[in-house]
Amino acid sequence: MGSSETLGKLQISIMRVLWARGEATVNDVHQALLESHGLAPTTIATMLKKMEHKGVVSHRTHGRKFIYQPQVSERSVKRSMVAELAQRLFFGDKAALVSHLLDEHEVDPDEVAALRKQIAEASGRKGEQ
Amino acid sequence: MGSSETLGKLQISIMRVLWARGEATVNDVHQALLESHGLAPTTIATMLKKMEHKGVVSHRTHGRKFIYQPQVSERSVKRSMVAELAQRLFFGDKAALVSHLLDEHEVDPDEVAALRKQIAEASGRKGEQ
DNA sequence: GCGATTCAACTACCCGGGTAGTACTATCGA
DNA sequence: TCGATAGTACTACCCGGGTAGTTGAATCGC
Repeated sequence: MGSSETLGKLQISIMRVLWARGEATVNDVHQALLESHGLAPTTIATMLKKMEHKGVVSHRTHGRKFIYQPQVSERSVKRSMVAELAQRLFFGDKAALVSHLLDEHEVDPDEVAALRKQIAEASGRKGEQ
Repeated sequence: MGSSETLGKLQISIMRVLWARGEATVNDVHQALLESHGLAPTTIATMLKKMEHKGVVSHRTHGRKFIYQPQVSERSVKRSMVAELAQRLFFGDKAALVSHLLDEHEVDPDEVAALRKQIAEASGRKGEQ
């Protein structure tokens, strides 16, 4: 846990495919990332194996092909990685991280507010149905 | 560059010593981190060498000892690393990162506001003198 | 002057992300 | 049936963070 949910660049790209589809074969992932990454199929396969060993995905067999599923949620990964960075840079003080974003990255509070509202409404709608 | 200003855990600890003192020998850094890290002196030396190769510190010689200096500011490192994470997790959308912090890490906006005010006042005082 | 101490240099690991070639096998199509 | 294809398994790199032992040289203290 914790640091084990920290994912590399490629790992996140792969997870995004898995999160979007629920499950996918090596080939599915490879196809999905072909345009943007242009990697060999074996690279995806190797990475998925490493990720399974790490516990962030799992697979079942269908015929002789592997169908991978995420074992960690996007939310959880985001939380872990953001917490990790806050730890590294701000001794775990997340308010300091927000302050840094506002002051040093010119993040517009109005934009944040709009985004949050949008998210709240979306999850509200989801909760109602 | 950009990613080259991304520092590991130990590297940040070392940088903090350098940032605080302006410059320091291997031994200074080792002493400073002894309590918290308890590492061998050669570990610090090796790391500093790697960091110099990476361009984040430099050294000059004094007698036969090396005096290291930071070559990147804390501000710059924070900016790089935060931007990197925003890139990885939110496609570079920093407002989304802030939104995530507020909603998923229970960051208190009042606390952030207080912190920012404090920082603004501190830098104001510094600017005046 | 000489032994003890203090440096840096060099070398050597481990680990994990990232990348991929090759080998082997099951299965599909003609 | 048999060759092509599709899949996984295995193996092998590179790189950089992290950790440290050993070695060789300069210098300090007696």
